[in-house]
Amino acid sequence: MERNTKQRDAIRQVFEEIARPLGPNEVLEAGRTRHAKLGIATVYRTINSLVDSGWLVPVELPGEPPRYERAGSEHHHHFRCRTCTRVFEIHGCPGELKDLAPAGFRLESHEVVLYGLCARCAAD
Amino acid sequence: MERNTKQRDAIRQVFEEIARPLGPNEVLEAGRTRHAKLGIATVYRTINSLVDSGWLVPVELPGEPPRYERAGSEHHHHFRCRTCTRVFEIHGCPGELKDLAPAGFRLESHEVVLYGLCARCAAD
DNA sequence: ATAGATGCAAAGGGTTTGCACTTGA
DNA sequence: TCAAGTGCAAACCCTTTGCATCTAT
Repeated sequence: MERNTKQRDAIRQVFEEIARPLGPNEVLEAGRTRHAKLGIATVYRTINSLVDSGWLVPVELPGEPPRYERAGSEHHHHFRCRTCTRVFEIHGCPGELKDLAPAGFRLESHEVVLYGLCARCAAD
Repeated sequence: MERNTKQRDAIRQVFEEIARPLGPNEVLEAGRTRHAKLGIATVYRTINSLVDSGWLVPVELPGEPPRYERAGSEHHHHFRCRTCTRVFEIHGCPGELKDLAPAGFRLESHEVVLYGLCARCAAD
């Protein structure tokens, strides 16, 4: 990320304006409204360098390719809408997970993913 | 799954004897101790048909290819050892997740994944 | 001017599929 | 016997990489 190119500006803008985890293809499509010649390889390369620099963090959900979101929010989890497949950040955390680990196991971290309908899809 | 072949017997035995979620490659290696000529395509085909028939269920963890485990256990979650990468079934469930979904969202299901060290790796 | 960035197309890794051969019933 | 099942290799999909070209500085 040494130079400021139009492609990188477009990609950063996408993440700033669409405040939820995005996959490479979503970034490509949204980015093309800002810079029509954006290519998928540049999207991947830019996402990877934004992750390396700490500006993005990967959001991995079970059974799906990674999405990415802006770094900086505190510990949180995600909600995936099974209708529109969009993913949203949720706040709060169940806590109290230590009891679930078997005896002798050392618990270090956890993931929680909620599934259902987002407000828009639930409104139908 | 209409015929009983040596390959399918070997694969079913692997799942019956190793009681934790297994990926296709683990199944291939363990299966070859029972039937040396087992091929990876057969492992994939057999796993898929065992899933279709309800004998196996996929276990998807964030950022990893699917593993499979025998169907039939009640609602549960998984623990992944970050040292040996093996995955274990855990019992219990945090419950009380409804409050985490944003207003207007409809919660239908959830996943919880714990990470840390299994008993064997924690014993070092 | 020139090293970094881009776009295309080819290469990679894991999974699936086409096809000729093998095998269970 | 003979259709279902297998193994191999090619095809696939998504992601990464090589290379010639372009561009920010």
